[in-house]
Amino acid sequence: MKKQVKKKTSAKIPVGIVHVAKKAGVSPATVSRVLNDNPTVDPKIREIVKAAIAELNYRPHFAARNLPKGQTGNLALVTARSSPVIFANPFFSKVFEGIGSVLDESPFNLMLSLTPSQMRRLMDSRTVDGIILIAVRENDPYLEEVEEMELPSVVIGAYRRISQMTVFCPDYEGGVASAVKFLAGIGHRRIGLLDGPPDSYKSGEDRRGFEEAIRQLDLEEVGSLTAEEFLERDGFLAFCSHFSEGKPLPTAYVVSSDHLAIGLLKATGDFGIKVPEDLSIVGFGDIPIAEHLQPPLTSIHGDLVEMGAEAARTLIQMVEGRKKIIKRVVYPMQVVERGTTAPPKA
Amino acid sequence: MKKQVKKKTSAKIPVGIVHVAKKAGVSPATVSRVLNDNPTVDPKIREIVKAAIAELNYRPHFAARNLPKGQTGNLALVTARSSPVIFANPFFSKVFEGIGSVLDESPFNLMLSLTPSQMRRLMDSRTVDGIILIAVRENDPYLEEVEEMELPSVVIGAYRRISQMTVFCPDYEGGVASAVKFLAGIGHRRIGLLDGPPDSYKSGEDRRGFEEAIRQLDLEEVGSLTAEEFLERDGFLAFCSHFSEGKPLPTAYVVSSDHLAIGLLKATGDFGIKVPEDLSIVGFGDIPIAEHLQPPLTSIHGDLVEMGAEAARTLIQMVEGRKKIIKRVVYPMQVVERGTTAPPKA
DNA sequence: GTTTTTTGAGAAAACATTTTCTCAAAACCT
DNA sequence: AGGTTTTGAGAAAATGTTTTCTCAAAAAAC
Repeated sequence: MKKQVKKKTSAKIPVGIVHVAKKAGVSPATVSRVLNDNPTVDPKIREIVKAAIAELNYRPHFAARNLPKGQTGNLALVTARSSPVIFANPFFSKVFEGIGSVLDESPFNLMLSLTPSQMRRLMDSRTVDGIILIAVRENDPYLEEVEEMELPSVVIGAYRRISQMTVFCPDYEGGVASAVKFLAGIGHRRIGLLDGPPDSYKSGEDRRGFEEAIRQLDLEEVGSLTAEEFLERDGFLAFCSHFSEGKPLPTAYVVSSDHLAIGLLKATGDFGIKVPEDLSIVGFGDIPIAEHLQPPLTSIHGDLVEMGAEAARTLIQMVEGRKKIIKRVVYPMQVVERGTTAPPKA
Repeated sequence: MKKQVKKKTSAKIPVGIVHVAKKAGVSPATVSRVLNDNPTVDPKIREIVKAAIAELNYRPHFAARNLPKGQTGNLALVTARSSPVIFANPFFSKVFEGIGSVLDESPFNLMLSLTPSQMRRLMDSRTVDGIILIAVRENDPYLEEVEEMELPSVVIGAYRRISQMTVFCPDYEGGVASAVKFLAGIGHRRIGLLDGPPDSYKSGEDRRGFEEAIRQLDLEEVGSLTAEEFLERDGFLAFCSHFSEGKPLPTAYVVSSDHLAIGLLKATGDFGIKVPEDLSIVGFGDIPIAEHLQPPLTSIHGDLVEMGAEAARTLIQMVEGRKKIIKRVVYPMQVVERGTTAPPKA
C-alpha cells in the first residue's frame, strides 16, 4: 500500500538495488553480482541489468555497501593544529599533495579532522578504517588514544616518541646538521638556531641536530631563539625581543621553518641588519615563496610529496591486508643555496 | 556455538548494540533509546544500560546509525585544483578555518575531495549529505553535475555563473575597484592589472572591477598581464616576458593574488625596478606573509574566516531542514596600505 | 539416455542501527 | 474494585547492500 505512493513521486526518491532488480526482473543478488563483476552471471542478464541500472540512474550506496564488509572505505587525515598553523607548516601542502594523488588511485575516501573532538568522533564512531596523523605535538592526548584503538594508523613527522607505530619523517635532525655544516663550510663560527615551539617534535629534532653539529665542528652557539609557533609573526617577535634586549648576535641563523625565516628577515630589515652581508639565514622546508623572496631564501629541501604518498600507500596496505606494518622511514633533506647566505664579513 | 569463540578473543571484536543489550538484559531497542535520550525509559534501566555501555566500551557505528535516517552525517569540501594551487589560493586557509570551526560544533564529519574523480565518487555513492564547492573554474564539469544532483550545496567564490545555487563570495570586483581608486587617489594615472588564469571566476571579476573603475575615473590601462596560475612563479614569468619584450609599463599594478604579487616583486627587483618608487603594487587576499615582506605588501583584505563559517552554517541548515536555501552573499574587501604603494615619481 | 558436473540465479541471513507497532503492566480515576 | 489511561519495553520491520546457502537447469560425461 505504500508502493503506490512511491511510484507517484518522481525521481528524487532514492533508488536502491531492489528497484533495479524489480525493473530488470531479477533478484537483488543478481544485481549485486553485476555490480561487482561477478563472472557467474549470464551475459544476457548482465546486459538487462546494466540497462536497468542506467535507466534508473542507480548508484550504489557507499556506506550500506561497506556495512557487511565491516569496513567503511574511509581514511582520515587528522591533526589538532589550527588551520593557520597547518598551512604554515613548511611541508604540509606537499605532503597533502602526495596523499591526494595516492587516494585518487585507490577506492578510499578521505575524511579530514581539524580538532581533537572531530578526531575522537571519527575514531569512536568507527567511521574510518585508518588514520594518518600529522603535526602531532608533545602533549597531544590523542596519539595514545590512537595507539590503543586497534585502528591502522601511520604518523607523519613525529619520530622519536612513537614506539609501536609506523612513522614517516623528514630528516629534521640531519637537515639542520647539514645546514650548520654548510654555514661552517663558508666560514661561519658563531651560529644560532631559531627554533619552533618546544612541544613540537620538529623543534626537538632540530635542536638535537643543531647541537650535535655544533659540537662535532667545535663551533660556538650564539643567540639562539625560540618562537611560539612556526609562523612569520613568531619569527619576527622572537628576534625583536632578543635584539632589543641587546643580546649577542650570531653571524648566521638556522631557522626551523621558512615562515619563521620570513619573519626573521623582516625583523632584521627593520633593524637595519643586512642579509646576507651582516647575517646569513637558512630556512627549512623550501616553500615555493622561498626562491621568490628578495634576496631569495636559502632553505633546506626534501621530497615531501613522496613522503605523503608513501604514508598513504602504507596505510592502505595495512587496511587492505588487515595486518600491522611497523616501519620508520626518514626522508633526506638538503640545503639549497640561494641569496640569504654568504661568508661572514670579518 | 560461535559465542564461545567470541568470548575468548578479547576486546578487538567489534561490540554492537545487541551485545550491550544482552549484557544489560534488555532489548536492542532499549539500548537505542538510552543512546538517543529517549525519555520513555525507566531511570533504573537507563543506568543499567549505561553501565553495560561503559563496561563493554561500546561506541555506536556512525554509518549504520545513519543508514535508516537516509542521511550520512558527512559533508564534503570539494575542489578540483591541485593542492599547490589550493594552498596558494589567497583565501583558502582562512575559509578553511571558518568551515572547521563550524563543523566542530556540529555533528557532521568533513570529507575532502581534491580531484574530480574523488568528488564524483562522493556524490555518486551517496556518501555525503551536502557539498561545499570551492575554487571552481569556468570549464569545470562538475558544477552542473552538482546542480543536477538534488544534493544540498553551497559554492564559495564563483559569483556570476551560478544561477540556482547559494553562493558566498568575496567582493572581487569591488575590491579591485577600490584598489584602483586608492591608486588614483595617490596620483596614479597609468595602472595595470596582473590577472590570474582566464578560466578562473576570480579573474573575470577582477577584470570587470578593474575596467569599470578605470572607465569611471577616466584613467589609462597600461601594461596589463595575465598569469597562468595564481602562484609566485606565474607572476614572475608574466612580468619577465612582458618586460623583456620592451612593452610599456604602468606606474602601478593591481594584482589578483598576493602570491602573484610576490612573483612580480621578485621580477621587478631582478630588473632593477624599485618598489614603490618606480612602481606601486597592490596584492589581493592579505596573506600573513604580506605584512612581513620587504617592503611590506599593500593588499586587499576581507574577513574570509567568517565567509567560510557562514557557508558551512548555511549548508548545515539546508541539510538539517531539508529545504533549499538560495542566497548570495558578497563579502566586502578593502585596501590595507603598506609599503609597496606610493605616489608616482613625476 | 541416464548420471554427474557445472553454471546460474534466487532466498535468506548478515551488517548495526532506528523506528513503528504492539502489548503488558502499572498508575490513575470514579 | 473495575475500568481507563499512561508508561515502559520488547518484537519486528526497515535502511541498502553483500554473501552464503541452496537448488534448478543446462552441459558434459559415460
